[in-house]
Amino acid sequence: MTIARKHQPASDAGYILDDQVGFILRQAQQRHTNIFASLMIEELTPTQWAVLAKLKESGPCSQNLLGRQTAMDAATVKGVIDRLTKRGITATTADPADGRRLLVTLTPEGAEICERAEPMADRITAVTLEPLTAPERQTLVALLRRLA
Amino acid sequence: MTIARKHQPASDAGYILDDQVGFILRQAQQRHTNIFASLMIEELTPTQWAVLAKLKESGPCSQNLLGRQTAMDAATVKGVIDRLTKRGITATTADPADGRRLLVTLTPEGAEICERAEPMADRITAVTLEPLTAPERQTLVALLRRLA
DNA sequence: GTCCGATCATTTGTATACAAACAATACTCG
DNA sequence: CGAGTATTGTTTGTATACAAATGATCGGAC
Repeated sequence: MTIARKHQPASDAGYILDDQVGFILRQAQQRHTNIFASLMIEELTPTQWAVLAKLKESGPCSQNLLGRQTAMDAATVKGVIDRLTKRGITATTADPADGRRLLVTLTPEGAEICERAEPMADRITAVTLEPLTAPERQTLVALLRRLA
Repeated sequence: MTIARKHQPASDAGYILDDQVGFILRQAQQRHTNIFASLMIEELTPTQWAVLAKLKESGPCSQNLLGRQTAMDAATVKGVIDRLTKRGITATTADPADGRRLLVTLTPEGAEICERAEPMADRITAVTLEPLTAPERQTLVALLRRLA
């Protein structure tokens, strides 16, 4: 597969950045982030929405576990929760059963925002996949999931 | 397609974070970034390598154009070039033909690093796509490209 | 030849991301 | 019980990412 190649500009083009999965992956995500920012309410970012969606889906949660469920580093999730809490969307309380844990919950305002955000989240997914046909969408998601 | 509330199974499960393209996309990229960091030489990051690969591919370039060719914001590319230049991998000179432009070039050390990095970059792409069969890889890249 | 819009680079501010080091707490096993 | 280990949360530092504002320069229209 790997062809050792020196300076031969003619036929074998060597490493072409635009053909590499990583590069294409980054651009696909950039497009998704743009779509997200243009459609989501309350200036919620993709990661912030991931936290809210997971809290709504699974209920209150320790900060670290929440990070694991939303594919975030412990340091990253702390920043996200800090910002959401400062805005009154989430709240944190010490876990009485475990002195290390910080229980993260949705505030009533957070729950209300969640309700309004969910239709937008559906639409963001739809717009992101819009360039593809229905079967192509299923294929892409299935293949992507095997890379995740 | 405007409303994605069509063919749901009997139980309306609502919004499931783990089924959304954006979330899966982010995780796929995280995995790729991990693979990249573990295999690449000289502590080069994916974006830094993108700049080097493009400079090698197309030759010296203005900073903004380089950003466009590597899918980076002007502010982002400035940071990347600043760090590469501080390490002696790239160099910048004022464009004599256009007082606004900053010409970015590979230094000899940068070119040498580039040579050594390219096989690793190939390997990173291979390892990233390893979970898929050859036809699946082509399909994924083709579909992803239509989302980029 | 000048003015005006476009381009280029920079700066500031916010938000992920993650490594690494740390303190506090929980747990397990001897 | 007690020691060692694991987990949780925090902090620091580095590196993308991008919006928005700014100043410098270029190009074209007139």
